[in-house]
Amino acid sequence: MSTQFNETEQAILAAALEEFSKHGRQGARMQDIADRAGLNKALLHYYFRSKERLYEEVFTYVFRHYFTRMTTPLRSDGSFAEILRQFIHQYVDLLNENPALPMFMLREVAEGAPVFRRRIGEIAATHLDPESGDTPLGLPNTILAFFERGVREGAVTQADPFQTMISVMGACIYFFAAFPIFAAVMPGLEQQRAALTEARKDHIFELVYYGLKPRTE
Amino acid sequence: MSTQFNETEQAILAAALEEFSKHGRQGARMQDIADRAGLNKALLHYYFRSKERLYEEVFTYVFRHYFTRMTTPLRSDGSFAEILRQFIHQYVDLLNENPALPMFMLREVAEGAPVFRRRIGEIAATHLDPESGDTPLGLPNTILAFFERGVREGAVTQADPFQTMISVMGACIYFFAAFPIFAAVMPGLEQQRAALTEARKDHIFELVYYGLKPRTE
DNA sequence: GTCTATATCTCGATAGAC
DNA sequence: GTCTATCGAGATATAGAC
Repeated sequence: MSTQFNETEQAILAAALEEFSKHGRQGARMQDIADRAGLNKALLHYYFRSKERLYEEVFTYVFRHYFTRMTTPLRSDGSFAEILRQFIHQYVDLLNENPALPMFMLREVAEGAPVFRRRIGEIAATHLDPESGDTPLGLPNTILAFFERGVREGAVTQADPFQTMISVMGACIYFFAAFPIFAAVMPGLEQQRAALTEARKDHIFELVYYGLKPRTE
Repeated sequence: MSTQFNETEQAILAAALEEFSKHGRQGARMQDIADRAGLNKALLHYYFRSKERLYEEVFTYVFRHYFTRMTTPLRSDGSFAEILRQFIHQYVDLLNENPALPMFMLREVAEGAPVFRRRIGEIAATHLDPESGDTPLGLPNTILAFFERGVREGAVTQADPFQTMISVMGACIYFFAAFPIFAAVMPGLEQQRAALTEARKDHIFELVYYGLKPRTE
């Protein structure tokens, strides 16, 4: 986790992320979080006061981590196609390493993103990007600017950059969000998971690259 | 809702779908469901015995409705491209009319799809498709067969049909799942929602159609 | 800082009148 | 079938010893 938390706090935050992701903000149990962290239930309240505040700390961490890591490829040098490829690879890797992440964020959105809205100013203020001065909240604009650049350079059709952004992210996320339900209906799919995850990167890149390529007809 | 439920039961199921989607299986409150349905809390137990059984009834309904409606375009006549277009249009419309649907399903998946696994046999047994004899559970295979047909006919590259299915569905769903959080960071987006939803259909179709088109190079 | 024991409270579920 | 009132389980949160 972040450096501003000591070892015990980090253990609690990691355990809480797992439980909140699996069972939701209300469904998660403080006892289960404590068990997973190998600590006593009372310590959770000692360090984070309440379940609600613990959730907010987890959310803040996840939000920073998730969005900060996504922007990295977009700031590197290279052609439009190369950066697009890196962005997709990075994003799929990120989701693959942290399968709990997308569901955690989606749950927050489903509830109307109350914590996101409440803490959004604080997050923006405390997490300025060292290089550009951008905040993680600039992420949508960063991605949009990237696809706008593609249009300017003629690497991409005139497709709406916002639509493109949603399509790319959705194609990456949905694989991890929906895999369990497909695996339940399609025997043998579970065993292919690793191979499918790896193949997914190039599949999405090619779909988007050729799908957005300027057409002559 | 379905015809097997009377008016009161339908009101309860509709209200429960909203609350379960927003707050999850544990987070939803029987009191809130009753309030939303304009009924007394005790009636929920009179009709559905327990919260868990109510959830299962909602899930069964949602699953049937969701997946049945998605398969319709795939059974119609027409070229590969035309059916693809219809499938995407139908799917976006479905999600747009029932924004609670995808989140309800995604939450179930996040918890390991326990009810899905438990009731899958019963659902299949009681909901055979009248024409083909197919069950809704055949949906993944139906979509896969559709993209395999595209490969056979030469309308599509050799791309893995499973990957394609995930990409198309993800591009459709993510727009609705993530819109609130983008709207919170991008001023003015909320007002464009209807226009973006309508434009989304052709955007996805073109991305997939050209992204999968056989390439000469 | 860490634990055990306990207080407080929310919420699902039921009893019973109408 | 529909309601009010209430019980009881289980969870959050706290008190207080060490």
